[in-house]
Amino acid sequence: MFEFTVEATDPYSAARAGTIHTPHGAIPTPCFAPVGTQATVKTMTPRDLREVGATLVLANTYHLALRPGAETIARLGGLHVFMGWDGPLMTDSGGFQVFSLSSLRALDEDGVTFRSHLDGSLQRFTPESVIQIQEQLGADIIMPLDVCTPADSDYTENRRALELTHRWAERSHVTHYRPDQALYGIVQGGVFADLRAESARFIAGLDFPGFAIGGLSVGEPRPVMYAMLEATIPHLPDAKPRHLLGVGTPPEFVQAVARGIDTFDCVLPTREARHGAALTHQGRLNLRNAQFAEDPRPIAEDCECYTCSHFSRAYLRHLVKAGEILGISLITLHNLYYLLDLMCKIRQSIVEGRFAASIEQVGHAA
RNA sequence: GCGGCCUUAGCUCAAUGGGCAGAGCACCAGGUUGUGGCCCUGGGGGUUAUGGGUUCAAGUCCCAUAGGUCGCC
Repeated sequence: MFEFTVEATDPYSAARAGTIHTPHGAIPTPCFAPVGTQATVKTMTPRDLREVGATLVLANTYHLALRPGAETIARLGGLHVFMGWDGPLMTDSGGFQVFSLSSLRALDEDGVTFRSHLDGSLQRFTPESVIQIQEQLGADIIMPLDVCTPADSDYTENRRALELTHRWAERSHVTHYRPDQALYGIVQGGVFADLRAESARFIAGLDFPGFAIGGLSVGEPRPVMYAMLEATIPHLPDAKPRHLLGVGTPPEFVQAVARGIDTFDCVLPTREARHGAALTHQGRLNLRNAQFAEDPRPIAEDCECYTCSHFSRAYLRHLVKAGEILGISLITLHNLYYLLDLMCKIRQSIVEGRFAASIEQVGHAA
């Protein structure tokens, strides 16, 4: 079943190292989950994912419900079997996509109506239907439908969204029945500390096995995001895992872990790879740049990933400029290896009681 | 050999009846945080094939040359 154990805590911050046990294996935390929206981390085979050290993968309810459909995936044995990944899986509720991808959407007390970004057809999600879809998909960790406000929303708008999110969380909680799945509660509240605290207290009161923090890293300044974590996390129980949705970058990982976050998911490393950018300790390397045209060095001299041990920046730049799939694939592999390796080091530093020093090392990198 | 049409940015092409030579793509450089490989924002680029002529002013009108293309002996 689902269980979270804490193995070490940092004496100088809220950071902790632990393990989330799921029916499909253990997730050492802190952990970064690569995003596989359409039941695939773009260009990566499950074998690749294992090789770069991924333990948890996030897929998306919205996309999979529209195509190929949850019933289809259920008939084919569930998401794990369907995509060939037998490790832990998390599905996002689709709340975010309804608000970010769909051009037309109408919100009411019972749910949300929107147009499919695929064929324009009218679709309907309710808290209950989203839980039902995710039970058909069968991920180990699932998310309730929530209301995401635009970045420029004011206090009143955020309060209304938050209260609706809370009512939907209650409905999701009573609807969910599969005992082998952990349904997390999602905290919202925009950039308002009192709303964040109120949301955290309310959601924590519903006895979810884990919690997610949403609506951050949507354009607000980083100090604001950190302040929102500080307003939220003290109200969540220490004994349960906390996931930060949609984040992010190495310094954000360190800062969020220091405030008590256990898991992350983010499209950035894989998306940046598709745009020709490689992540390194020295910052982002835009491999499209002409300066790499005849650079024989790997992306990073000290990186032990398959890409860095076999290919030059010049070759990768050529692949990117030529629009070759392999370029995307090799850079994605490196970016994931880099972030997952970084997360291992963060975990190790917590276990060994020297996490404070790693804040110095990574906290200011790109 | 004769006649028509064409030649403008790296590429494909615009530019009222002479009035500051532009676009798309490419190139160069930024951006991208619960994923459309998309997209967005800037930037550098020209002796308008070559040589003459007319005009206050020529990518535009006239002559010659070169290259391309189509048609006809």
